[in-house]
Amino acid sequence: MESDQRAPATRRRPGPRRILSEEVIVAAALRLLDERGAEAVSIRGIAAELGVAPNALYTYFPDKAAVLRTLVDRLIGEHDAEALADVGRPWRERVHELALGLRTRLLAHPGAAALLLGAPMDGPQALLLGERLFALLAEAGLDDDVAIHAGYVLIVYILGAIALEAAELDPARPAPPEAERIAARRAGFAALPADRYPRTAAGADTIAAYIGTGQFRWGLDRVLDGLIRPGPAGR
Amino acid sequence: MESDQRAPATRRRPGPRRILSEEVIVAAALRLLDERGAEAVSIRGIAAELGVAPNALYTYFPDKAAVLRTLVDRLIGEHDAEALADVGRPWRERVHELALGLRTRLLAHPGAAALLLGAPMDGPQALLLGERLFALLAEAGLDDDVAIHAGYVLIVYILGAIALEAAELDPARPAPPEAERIAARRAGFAALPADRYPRTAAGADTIAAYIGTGQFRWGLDRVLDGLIRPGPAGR
DNA sequence: CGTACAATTTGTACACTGTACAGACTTTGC
DNA sequence: GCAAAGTCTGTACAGTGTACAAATTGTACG
Repeated sequence: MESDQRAPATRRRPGPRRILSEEVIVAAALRLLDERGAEAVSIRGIAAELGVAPNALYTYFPDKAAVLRTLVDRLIGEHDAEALADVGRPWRERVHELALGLRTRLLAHPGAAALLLGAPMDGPQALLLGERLFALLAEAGLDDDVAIHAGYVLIVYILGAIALEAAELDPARPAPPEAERIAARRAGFAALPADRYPRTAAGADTIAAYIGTGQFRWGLDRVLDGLIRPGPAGR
Repeated sequence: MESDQRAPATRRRPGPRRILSEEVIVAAALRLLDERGAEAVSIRGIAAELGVAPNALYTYFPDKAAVLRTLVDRLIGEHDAEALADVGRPWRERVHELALGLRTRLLAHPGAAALLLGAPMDGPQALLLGERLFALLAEAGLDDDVAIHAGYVLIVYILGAIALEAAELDPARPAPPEAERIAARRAGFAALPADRYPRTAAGADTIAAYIGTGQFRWGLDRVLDGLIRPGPAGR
């Protein structure tokens, strides 16, 4: 669950040279992730980036996995909290902002998505994001308990979309422009044997566009429609 | 896209000893995955399981990643195709069967989920699953194009749910019973500082139950509600 | 029937990985 | 000034994926 409590008691003494810190390490890892891809994010790589022996990192993190968890949580946390809490704007718009922001941020670092999906989302920033989402849904008129269930569905949708898109990104290289990715997908799907995959081949154009914010927003609205029943009177 | 075409032309000559095959390798990998966890699924591990030098596998697969992709695709393909196509049963029931089946199968092999999420779902079995899903949605009354968009949303939901659940499974050990996992989660969430995460702490019981088929089915129905608008007259 | 071929498996090797252990160093509190 | 505690380094080990060349073996053809 690791809520970040490290201030009280036993204040960490500066010790000797102290050239490292949790923040510096995570920053170096992120730099490496963006510049040389997910495979380059190794303990030894980070250490080299910092000009330090590999073992030095083990003073701040128990594991390589811990470094990655912290990195992902930090990425999750980079959202505009005030905009999301601004009650002047309609809740649906703010849910879109939360969902699209998370998706954009994670896809901007190819490889980060894979890390996100491999570890539970229980870092402090992830929990805060959950809080905001629950609050938004309560604002939309859902009872507290239902809001939490609905939050699950939304998180699952967002997570799944990121997974699906990130899966075909080469984590070693920055993402190519969306149009290019869509064209590549269209070619691939259209080339499928039509006797075995009739609907997939026929709908190649549509499936090719699975990638991208358009499809993501459409699905998000459908999911919201299902969660917030507007009553028989529509809208 | 790798549609499996290997029958025609240039029939692979038996060559010399020929003790390996694609199938045998994947089977060994799956055995290893189940018995010793995801980390044990290494080229060298599989080779040892088969009593063979590590390099021998490279005759059948170009990569370790290719082995894993094939393994996951095979797991995806283990569904009851006839039951899904049986037009006598209501489509919604069959969508549930497809979704729950996929979830159950993948969560039964902890660690397989992580593999699924790391690679694009474009194996032959994955494509077949898509076909079946599109057909079901068309049966539900959606136009072909809309059915494909809706299929995206469903796949994303299923994928996301698997990701969320698999993330907190220890891939090195078989999954503990659901009740036990829920209890552990409840304790974790309830222990959160209530000033920072008020809704999360207050709803600990509800969030703890994020795990499990109950929540999954509920969300699946909400998503379907949003996709298949029943018209103002309901149901 | 013998021989050349081609495919499969092995041996060896390299450049990596995460991380455990022991020691060296430096700053701080007394 | 001294002891202590914490940070960083050196060295080492058990792994990993996979490239290259050689050895083995069954098959097809002369």
